[in-house]
Amino acid sequence: MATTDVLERHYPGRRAQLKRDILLAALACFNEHGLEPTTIEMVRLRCNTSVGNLYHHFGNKEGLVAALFFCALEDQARLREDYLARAKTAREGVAALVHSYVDWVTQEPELARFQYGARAAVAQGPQGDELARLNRERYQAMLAWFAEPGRQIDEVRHWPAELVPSLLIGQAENYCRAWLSGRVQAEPARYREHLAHAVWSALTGPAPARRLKA
Amino acid sequence: MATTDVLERHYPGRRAQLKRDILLAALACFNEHGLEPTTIEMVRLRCNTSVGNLYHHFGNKEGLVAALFFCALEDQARLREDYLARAKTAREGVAALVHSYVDWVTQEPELARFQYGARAAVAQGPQGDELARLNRERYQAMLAWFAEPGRQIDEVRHWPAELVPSLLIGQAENYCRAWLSGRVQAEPARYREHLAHAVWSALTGPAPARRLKA
Amino acid sequence: MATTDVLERHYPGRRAQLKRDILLAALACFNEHGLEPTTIEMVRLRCNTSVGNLYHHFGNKEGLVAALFFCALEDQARLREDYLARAKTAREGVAALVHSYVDWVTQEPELARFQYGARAAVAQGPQGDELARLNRERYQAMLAWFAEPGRQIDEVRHWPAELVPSLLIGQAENYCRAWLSGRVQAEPARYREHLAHAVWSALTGPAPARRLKA
Amino acid sequence: MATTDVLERHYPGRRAQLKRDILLAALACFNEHGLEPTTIEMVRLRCNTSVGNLYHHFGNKEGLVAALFFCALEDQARLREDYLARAKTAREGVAALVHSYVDWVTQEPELARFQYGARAAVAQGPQGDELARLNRERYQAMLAWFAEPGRQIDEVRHWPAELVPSLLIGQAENYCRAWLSGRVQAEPARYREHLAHAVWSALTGPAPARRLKA
DNA sequence: AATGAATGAGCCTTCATTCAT
DNA sequence: GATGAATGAAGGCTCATTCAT
Repeated sequence: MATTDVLERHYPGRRAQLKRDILLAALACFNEHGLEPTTIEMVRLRCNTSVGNLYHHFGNKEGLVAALFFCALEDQARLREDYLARAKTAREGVAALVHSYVDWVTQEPELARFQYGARAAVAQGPQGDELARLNRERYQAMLAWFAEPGRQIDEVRHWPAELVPSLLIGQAENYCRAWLSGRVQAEPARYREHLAHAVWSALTGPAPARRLKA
Repeated sequence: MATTDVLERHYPGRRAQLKRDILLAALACFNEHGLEPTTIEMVRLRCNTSVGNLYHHFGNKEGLVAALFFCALEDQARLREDYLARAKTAREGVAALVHSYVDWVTQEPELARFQYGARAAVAQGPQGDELARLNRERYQAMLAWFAEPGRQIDEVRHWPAELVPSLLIGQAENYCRAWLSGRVQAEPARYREHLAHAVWSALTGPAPARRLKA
Repeated sequence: MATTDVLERHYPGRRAQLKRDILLAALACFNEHGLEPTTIEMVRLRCNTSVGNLYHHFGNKEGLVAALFFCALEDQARLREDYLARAKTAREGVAALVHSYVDWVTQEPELARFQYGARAAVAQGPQGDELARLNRERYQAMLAWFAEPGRQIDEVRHWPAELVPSLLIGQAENYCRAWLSGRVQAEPARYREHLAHAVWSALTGPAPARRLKA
Repeated sequence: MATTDVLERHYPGRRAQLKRDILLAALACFNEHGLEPTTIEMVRLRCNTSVGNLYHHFGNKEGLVAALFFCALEDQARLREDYLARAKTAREGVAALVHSYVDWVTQEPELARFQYGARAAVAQGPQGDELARLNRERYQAMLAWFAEPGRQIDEVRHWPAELVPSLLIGQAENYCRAWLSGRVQAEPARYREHLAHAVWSALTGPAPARRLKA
């Protein structure tokens, strides 16, 4: 399972093997039963360790959730930055965002599923501010990328700023959620071109007959 | 609060006042604390009734969730059907879908928030099949609407069938979620035209240079 | 057991029978094992009820301790007030204090033992302020009693105010503790006259050769 | 802090520095949180050592408590013996007992507070017999001191034997407890003369009108 | 219909203690 | 001697649900 690699990147070394085992077990439990219904006992059984050890390493159940969540968040960001680094024009930038999104979910369906389910919990928990900060910083970095000269951003029509992220990622996210919950069959990555194309059309389509206000 | 009206439509009459009070209290609790963390005791306190009464009317906690969920689902469907009934062309149909979605969420933010949080729980519970059936039926009805002659559906390019719902509603949904969680300020309805326009552009944009496979 | 009466005075009626049973069981456990080592399970077993019911009636373990403690405190105060109401002179007042103290401990050894052990816990818990207030009020009432005209309080020499309670009750308390822990055999009430006499001598004894400062 | 000296007297030398550090940390924890609520982890943190080390030196938590308790007991006895060695008459002997008690508590408030709280635990633990033996021996030694010829013990009226210790030390103890729990301000030593005088009056006061029985 | 006392399985968490390194 | 990861029994408490009144 590729999740192993993600965890090894965040908790490297032989000493951390147990930490990784615990996280892997927790991930499976959270996805199978849901966040709240998962008990420490379930996780413990799955990775053959003791309750005390689990608490020794992660403090409490919330700590386990947070550790997994930030692993996923980092990994997702890493792929996005990779893709964006290779893009040149605005269009390629948009495609990088869409492609990295669907590719990551396709590569890491377990982490992705967990992330959708855990976001609300983490946002309210003690790490909520940390999460908000990361999101803000990364969004700024993305805006900065598109603001660089020579990226032909002028092809894109003007949209209300707070609407833009939804236009960019909404369709891909919706399809990914549908895939993860089994409502559709094809892997998100299968439609990466369609989705990127649709977004570009949405962003650059002809001006509406009546000007849109706001 | 508009939610009162929605509930009155599903549980009409003076005899059902208590049922409506309970549902209103439950909705508030679920949204404030989450589904699992909400206890029967919290709901009971909020509507000043007894535990026994609560069970008398809704069977159990799951029953409370399901009752609220189907209320929301029905109301959302009602608005969509209203809007669709007034549309004539495919373009107007697409707009009807997008507009009804954002308008409903704007009108019923509490129900919408609840619906996002409860969907997974209901889908797995004993009413899961009922929910799947409703979704299927309504999706078929929508397809049938677009298949009617004279809708000029040929303006829309061909897309993989399982991708279409995501293209239609993904952006609106993403913005609605962002609004409900406070990440953006403007009401979804404010951007109803932008979103409908974006979707239409996405669906009808120029063919890609290289043909998209699948 | 006389403790039954004390509890019935504070939780009267047939409906409260269970409450009284629980408190009786808790008292026995706390005295046998100590406050901390006593588990809810021990109490539960001893009074044949369920954990839930225990929490239903007393909120938590601390609530159980507080309920017992204030029962004891009230009962002790009641006896003191009775005795004091019958006293006329200062000397009789002092005897009333000493006698009520040793008589109550002799009548209610279980409650007394518990009270010695639980005072610190209650004083720090959420009911600490309530306890401090009660103590203050009762001390003021006692001072007021001795300040009434015609009590011949002038027979008593002047002592530093904060020392007085210790002079009055210290010897009796020490003997009571010794009795409750089995270090002495005779019931405190057996020495009620000795103790009252000793205290009166202490308070009124001849002035020291060198004047005491402060 | 003077407690350092007490510990150095019982665990002398540079090799025992760690032992003393641990005991000092434990004392602080026990007094701040109570015996049971104090965890090994708290003590460990406070003296910057490892769990293993703590167990290496004291065996277990109970061992830590006992070590501290007997330190305190010894030190208190040492002072009492010093004072008694300098006394000549029965009156001076009584004063020596009272003075040594209040002076020690005033010098070592932390150890005294701990001693009050830990006595019950030690008495029940495996060192309970040892404690009972020490108490008995010291009580006999004290009686022997007063039985020495030329001490004019005949000034003291006859009291029931088991009442005597309470008469001697009760008032001082009560004041010391009040001071340690913050209910009074002045240091016990401040009232050493008052307390000794009161005890002497109590012991030697005029015979009661009606003879006291028993 | 309405009430709320009673139930008890099960959860999260703590913590004294052990032991391999 | 020193370290701290690992253990697991046990505790306080919650909460959905039932049922006699």
